[in-house]
Amino acid sequence: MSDLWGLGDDGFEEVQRPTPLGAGGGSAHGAIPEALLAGLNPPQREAVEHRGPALLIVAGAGSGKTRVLTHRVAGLLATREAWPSQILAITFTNKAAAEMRERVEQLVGEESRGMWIRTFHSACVRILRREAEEFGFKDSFTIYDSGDVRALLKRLIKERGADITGLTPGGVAARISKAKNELHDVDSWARTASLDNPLDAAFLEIWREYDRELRRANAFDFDDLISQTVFLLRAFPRVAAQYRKRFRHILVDEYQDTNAAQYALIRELTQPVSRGELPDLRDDLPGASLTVVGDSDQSIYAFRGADIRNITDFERDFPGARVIMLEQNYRSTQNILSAANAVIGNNFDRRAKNLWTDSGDGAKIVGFTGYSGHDEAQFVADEIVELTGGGMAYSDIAVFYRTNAQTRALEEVLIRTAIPYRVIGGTKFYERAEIKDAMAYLVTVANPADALSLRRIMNVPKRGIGPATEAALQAFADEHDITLRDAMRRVDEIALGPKVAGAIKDLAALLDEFSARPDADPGEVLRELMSRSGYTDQLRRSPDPQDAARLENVEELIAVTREFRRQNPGGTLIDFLTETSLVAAADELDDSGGQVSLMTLHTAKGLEFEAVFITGVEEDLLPHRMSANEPGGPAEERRLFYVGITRARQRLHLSLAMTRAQFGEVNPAVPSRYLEEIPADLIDWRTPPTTMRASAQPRALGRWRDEPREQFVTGYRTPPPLPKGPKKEFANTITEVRDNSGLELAAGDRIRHKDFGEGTVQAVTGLDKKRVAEVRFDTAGRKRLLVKIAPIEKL
DNA sequence: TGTCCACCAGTTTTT
DNA sequence: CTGGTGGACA
Repeated sequence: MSDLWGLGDDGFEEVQRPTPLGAGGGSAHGAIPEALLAGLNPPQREAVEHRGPALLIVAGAGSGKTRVLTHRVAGLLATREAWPSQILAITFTNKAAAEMRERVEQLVGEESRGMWIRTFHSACVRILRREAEEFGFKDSFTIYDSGDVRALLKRLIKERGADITGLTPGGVAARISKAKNELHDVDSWARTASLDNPLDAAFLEIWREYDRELRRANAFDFDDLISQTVFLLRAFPRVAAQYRKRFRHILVDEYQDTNAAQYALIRELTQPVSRGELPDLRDDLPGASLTVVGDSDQSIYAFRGADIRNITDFERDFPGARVIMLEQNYRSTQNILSAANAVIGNNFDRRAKNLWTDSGDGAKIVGFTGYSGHDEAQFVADEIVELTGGGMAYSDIAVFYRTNAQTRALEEVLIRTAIPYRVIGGTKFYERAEIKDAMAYLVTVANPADALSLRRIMNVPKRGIGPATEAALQAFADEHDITLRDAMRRVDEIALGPKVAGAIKDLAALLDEFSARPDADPGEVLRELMSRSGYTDQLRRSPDPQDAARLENVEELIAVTREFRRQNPGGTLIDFLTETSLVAAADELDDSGGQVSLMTLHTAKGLEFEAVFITGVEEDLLPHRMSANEPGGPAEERRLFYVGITRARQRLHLSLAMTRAQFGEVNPAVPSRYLEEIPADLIDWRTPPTTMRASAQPRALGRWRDEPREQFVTGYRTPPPLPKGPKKEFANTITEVRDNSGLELAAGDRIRHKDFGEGTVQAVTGLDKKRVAEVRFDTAGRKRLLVKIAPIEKL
């Protein structure tokens, strides 16, 4: 997908070509080739063939919506109803966009070039860059991620002493984000707020200052990308008319996740264009035809402003809309679907929908209750060994959890068991300090107005430019109404020591040198910046072994920029920065690499796996404690569980623990209310949740204590005895210095394991650091152990 | 200015 | 248990 970012060749000029047909044409075009319709079921086929102003495809999980969407686009192209450049397809992730483009290309080949298949954010960036000059921005603007936003807010809050009022960067960021997603700006919000409230007044002031800083830095935050595009289209009718005329067919994926700003964007783009709005337009043009695909049962982003009413009210919003339901599922077994249907059926207030499949019941859902999170993780690892032993690939297996904190126990056990895995999302590469430093250098070069990035690198590596010096520079900048960067160039006019002044001048000269070459190869720019700034040297000289790893990361980033340039010949620094700002967790997932995928339930949406583990199915985790107070919280959490269940094709595992460790404290855990909602006969409990923990019963869950459901009684078996020996030290077992690489092991050897007790080695495979022992323990069963780090001794 | 240490608070999901 | 912050000292 080399043109994912649409560098060049976006076919905008094709607007000038004759328009094949307006939207809602209907019959004048040729028939859709049978090849594009073959193999579709009746509603799918109708969804591909229907023509009209608006179409809502209610696509249940696994009902083939991507197929429908891509065939629909291919149909528009194949019949010449639309030029590629007249199609705008919007997704939420780059991965979804890439997949769609690829599949359309497979269907119609080169024909598909020039389509806009992009995420909301990248489409908006595209429009904003193109029109930047029009409304007073420079097209070199950069994008602040949530870390940048927090850093900036932190400074602003502190500067005004607003921290004592209780305003936190996180809280303010969330409020601003929410407001922007509802298309408020500072002034419109101020009108609705009661400014008698000192907290609101302080918030408003911070927000105003924050926006001003962004403007000065020539930067947008994430929410601005959408809302500013909407404002742009509203404020400049001629610009709006251009895009309305250009995009004749607009398709939106995951429509249930759109927020108010995104909805407004769609509305703007689907307005008709009247004669006279554009000089070369001879006739009135109807609004673009709109196709949206979504499933309100999979709406899990309300916390981010997604408004489920956008999809439930679609028919009212777009008169003449057609609604098509896709309910046949091609992904999962009937057992999995029955569980999913039963769970989601507890959400009232939804359009009834019933997923079904004709592919058979499949295996039962496997349930497990562990003593602790580690015990649960061990179950996951054991099952994975079992599954892969039966021929399943690691990459066909995924483990889901509600919160990122849950990965620790899982990772620890997976490492110990030598199961290759990958954490999707989580602590990301781009969040590491050294990567942020390196990126800040690039941002500073690309966007000299950005003071935030400049501040970050000003004294990294150490140049003797401390807070006092920085403040002096800033004061000079404010006084002369210039940027911080300009102030650095005029350092001679500021009374500073000669050493400091020299350091500042050197840095400014280095940055300016590259700023002057915006089209240079980003990889080269980064390599030179890192070496000439002394950044790499500083890491290389450091005695701290961690710095060696940091150096590697910086080199990895250089490799990434090189790869970017290779994929996008001529791609500029700004292009690279835009790409990296807009990557989402799910984008990291490339199907290559035989690894188990670990991710949050949110990240899992839109993906599918042969075998799925949903862990931590407990109260306070799923549903999460924080959701309890929010309106619609429990229902949204239920949808989240539903999304998780429906990711599984063949095998589904639900697990929980009786105790959960958080902050080093161990707390009792209670089975999730959602477990009760799954019919008992669908689950095969290896170890059922017990009702023995009277102390752990929360008030709201009387049922678990008072009238335990049959499923837990019939499935009941005595849990295995706790491993003996000294109390468990799970935490940090991995980082503990242990190196068994010298240990000779062979089949038949007897060993003792810290947790599992004594056992017999069955086989040893792998080499050196990757040596894996398969051991049959006397009480704990069969386990795989990574010899190098296993807490074992030979007997 | 830089470094070290002790204390503190905050912990959901993320385009 | 983590990361961030602020103070004390070199």
